Amino acid sequence: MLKSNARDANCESCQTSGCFIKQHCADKYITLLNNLKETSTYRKDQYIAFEGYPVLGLFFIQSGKAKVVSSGLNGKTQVVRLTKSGDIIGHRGYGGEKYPISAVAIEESIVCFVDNDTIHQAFMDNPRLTFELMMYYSRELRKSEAKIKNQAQMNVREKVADALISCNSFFNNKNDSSFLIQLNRQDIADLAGINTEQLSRILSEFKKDEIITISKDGISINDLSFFQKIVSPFGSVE
Amino acid sequence: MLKSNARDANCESCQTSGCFIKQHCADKYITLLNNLKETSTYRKDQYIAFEGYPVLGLFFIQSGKAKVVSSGLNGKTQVVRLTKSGDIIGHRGYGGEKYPISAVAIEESIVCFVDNDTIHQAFMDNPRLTFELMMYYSRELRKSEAKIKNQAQMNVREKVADALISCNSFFNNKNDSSFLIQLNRQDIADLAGINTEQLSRILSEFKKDEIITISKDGISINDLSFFQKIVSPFGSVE
DNA sequence: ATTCTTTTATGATTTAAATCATATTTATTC
DNA sequence: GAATAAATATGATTTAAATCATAAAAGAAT
Repeated sequence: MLKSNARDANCESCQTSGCFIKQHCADKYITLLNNLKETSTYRKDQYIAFEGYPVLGLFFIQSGKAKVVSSGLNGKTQVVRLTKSGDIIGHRGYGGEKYPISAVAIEESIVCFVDNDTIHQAFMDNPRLTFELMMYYSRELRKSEAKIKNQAQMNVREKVADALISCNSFFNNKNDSSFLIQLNRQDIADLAGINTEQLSRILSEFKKDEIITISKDGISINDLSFFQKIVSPFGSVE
Repeated sequence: MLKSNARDANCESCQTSGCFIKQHCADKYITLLNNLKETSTYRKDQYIAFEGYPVLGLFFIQSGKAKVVSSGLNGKTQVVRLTKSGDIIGHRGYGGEKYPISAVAIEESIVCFVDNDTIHQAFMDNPRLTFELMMYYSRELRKSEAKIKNQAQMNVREKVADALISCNSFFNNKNDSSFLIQLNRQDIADLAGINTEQLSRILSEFKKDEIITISKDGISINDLSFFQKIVSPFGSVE
């Protein structure tokens, strides 16, 4: 596992609002985990978890953002999902022996690692933690199953619209119109499940219609509802 | 929710080995849930859960098999996964308000239903149940994320091979070579994420090469390793 | 600034897969 | 059993998307 300068952030003073440990463990447990966890900082494009490597524990993203990628046969890469502060990486492998996916930081990120034995004990002693994590996986599974359908049925234009909606809800936490997508074309294409040439074409089309603005700093979405109409013209079920 | 003749199977005498409730709840809880659950029998092609309908609780498959399907825009259907005895349906919707998917029996099936409040209480009182369910969702999520990549990157031949491998591990529990796939071409195509014409073509090709045998009773797989080579020529990570 | 490199965009061509059309097989009904 | 309907298979054609090729733009290095 590639790690850069290890940090020893303190759980008690940690301000990551979405942290499952902090939210759902007893205080004395947080103190305990604080000593057992390892906190590391990853620079952009550094690997947090590596596909095919043994699963040693669970990663909690304290701050920053990462992409979860899965490599295909012919050198292709699929961005399976995007993760950020409060999200968890690596648990899919739990029970299995090796990570089926890799996780790569897309900006400088601080990540806490808790080894298998410790997290297992934490689950046993903190039912609320287990419950919330179960709900988390349940939600992720919903999203994942929706994406299976999208990959199977959508055309490239719909896939791009869907990927941009995902980017919006991921990057645009303040819900302002001037946020920028911090991914390059290759990553957006891998997220949409298409190639970069097709992505460029579709983006140019959206740009011409002024649905998005492309500057050298990135892409910003002007009209999100336009994309929502593309992916579910009759309104969503959810 | 469409239900046929309600049955009142008894948890104490139930022989479903994979049942999460039976395996991971305290005995007194099993007695309690036995009274609160509703057990129904669904005939082939009957709906167990219906996409877009409110989530009222959780379905546990006691016996039988079901397909979990998601409907697309243009009348297309995606078979998201296959479920059988011991599996759970409906929990993706928990937290959300409506089922994002439907579940349809593919053979006569007995299904136990536990309402939201009851199952929530069961989670609170049986940490082991919650933990095992978390692990279950974690495994399902792994499979689901693998399928996202497959849908995005595989060609039709690979998709068919992948679907047949799934069918084998789903239907062929005794690991004999003479098992039959109990799905029609439309369902296999929806599982593979392709259309029936393409499926027929690929199946004919496999039949010609004697990888599979097609009779009027169904499809049987003669050489599973052939398919495994197609989907991961260099051996799997798992 | 100028060159070199990388990223992004776009046009031309090829290819795989969907669609359309029809035939064949299997199942159902009378 | 024959007749009808449904499911499956296969050929012909169209279409969407991938690939190939090249250009334009942006960033880095000198």
